[in-house]
Amino acid sequence: MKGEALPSPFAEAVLDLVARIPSGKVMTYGDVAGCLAMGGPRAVGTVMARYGGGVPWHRVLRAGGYPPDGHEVEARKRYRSEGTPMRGDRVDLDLARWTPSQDHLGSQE
DNA sequence: GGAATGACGATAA
DNA sequence: ATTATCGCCATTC
Repeated sequence: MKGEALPSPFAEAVLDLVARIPSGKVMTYGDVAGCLAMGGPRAVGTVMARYGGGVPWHRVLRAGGYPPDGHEVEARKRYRSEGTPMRGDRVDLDLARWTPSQDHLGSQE
């Protein structure tokens, strides 16, 4: 049975979404909240800080393309490893931003 | 039930 | 560019 700690529904939704972000792609806190159509960037960050340890947290960054505070060094190594499109010290959101809907789409539109 | 918190976002100076 | 302030929202005390 499930004896796991059961986080709030909102936390589950956030973790579930972040867990399926493909390698080399990223989402901002605001995008996650918008995609879930609930909460806000602040609430998403709160969840990530509490339960983000089980998901690719480095694929969630701030609006400007900067990784979460205090984890910049750790995240940067992963971006380089996953080939995340970067623009200097920050991730290029124009190329790396991802949304679940485009997952099955081609690169055309 | 209410106040405080936090891996945010945008704007002002 | 950097620092400060306000608004937003779910979780926690």
